[in-house]
Amino acid sequence: MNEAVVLTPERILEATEDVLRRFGLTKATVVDVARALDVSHGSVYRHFPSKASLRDAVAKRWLDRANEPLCKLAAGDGPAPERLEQWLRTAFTIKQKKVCDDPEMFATYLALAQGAREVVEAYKDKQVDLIAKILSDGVAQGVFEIDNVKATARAVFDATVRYHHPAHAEEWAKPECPSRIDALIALLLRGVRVCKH
Amino acid sequence: MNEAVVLTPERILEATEDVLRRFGLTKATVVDVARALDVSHGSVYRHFPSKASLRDAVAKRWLDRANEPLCKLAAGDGPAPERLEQWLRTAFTIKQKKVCDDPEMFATYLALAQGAREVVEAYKDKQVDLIAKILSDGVAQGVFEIDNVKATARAVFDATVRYHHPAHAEEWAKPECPSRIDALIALLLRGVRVCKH
DNA sequence: TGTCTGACAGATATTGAAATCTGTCAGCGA
DNA sequence: TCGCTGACAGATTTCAATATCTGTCAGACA
Repeated sequence: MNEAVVLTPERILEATEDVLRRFGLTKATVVDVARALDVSHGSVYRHFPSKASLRDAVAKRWLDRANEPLCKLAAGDGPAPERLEQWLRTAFTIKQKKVCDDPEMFATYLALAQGAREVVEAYKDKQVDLIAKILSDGVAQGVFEIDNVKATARAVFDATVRYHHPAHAEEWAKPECPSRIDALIALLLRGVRVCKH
Repeated sequence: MNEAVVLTPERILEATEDVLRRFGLTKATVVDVARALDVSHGSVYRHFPSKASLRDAVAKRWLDRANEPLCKLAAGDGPAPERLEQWLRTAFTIKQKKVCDDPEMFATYLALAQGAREVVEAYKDKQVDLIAKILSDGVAQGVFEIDNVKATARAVFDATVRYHHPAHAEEWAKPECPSRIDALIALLLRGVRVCKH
């Protein structure tokens, strides 16, 4: 093999995603991943101590990729209410798009995430931090009135669970969904805004 | 058999709940139910056209029983904000208690409900109606300011999904749960209240 | 006449033997 | 020396034969 491309965790993750896409979570084996990379499966264990850790790493990659646009939005500096609304709508849209575009792959990643509890927990905490960022910006701008920013960010996250938690994914395609999202966002915005007279 | 107790749907439902409690959903069969009632399984089909319809009926009974206290609360006539808070807390407590008291039975009913989509849909609509009742009471009392009561009731229901939808049941026992519920309820109440100065 | 029974056909679930997979490691080759 | 291989043991999954269940119905029984 002259093209002696070194076997890196990155390449293994790439190959694992491929294998998952082709075979699905239940059928994908470490042997398959090794075969895709043209190495023995023992080599894979040189970089990941177990199949579970490999799966966790794939889950993390996936979640991080999905989170990117939301980080950008939170880091922005427009008026907070618009930004919060935009952030929530983007969060919903990202998930919804994933489900619609490739339901099978989404199911795969969902099952994957179920096993990667710690990774998911960290991801959720990050989401809450992003919301908190926007909320505190709003307080600084004098448009939000919030006792406890951190707790309220968590409450906003909890309140929107229905539209970003995959357990509710099958409801996202329903026709009444958009108007329900509108009502929910309006309610939450009213809950954080300063009283205007 | 001198004690010729007639075979009624009610008795069959009773026996079915017993069988479910003893064997669990996966093991419970129509034959088991018939045996518990000391009749042939053919007789059961005289009252329920299929095993699925029998399961649906059990699910409906269960949901209706769970809903009773909430109906009473919604029908009350105290100040709406307190009543809304009480209603939400009761809704959470009922579910939480079921999970803690008998997780196995809860899992059984959960699986049961997954198959009884129509029944569950009707149950949810009823919940939203109860919330709407309290909200419109609040508007009448001049303490709530709401554009669209029905849509807002739906939004309140959606926002609290995390604490009444069984998909999130495993999170209900966490120690940070109560304070997160407090924050969520506070946020929602602020979202419907009239501005006070 | 109307309810219940019990045998039946097709569908579904169980089981255990065989195949495959995971994770380890001694040793090969560069 | 260091990364990789490939054979291995124990765990897990598959598969097909077997058993059980669902839903029907002709006829018993009251």
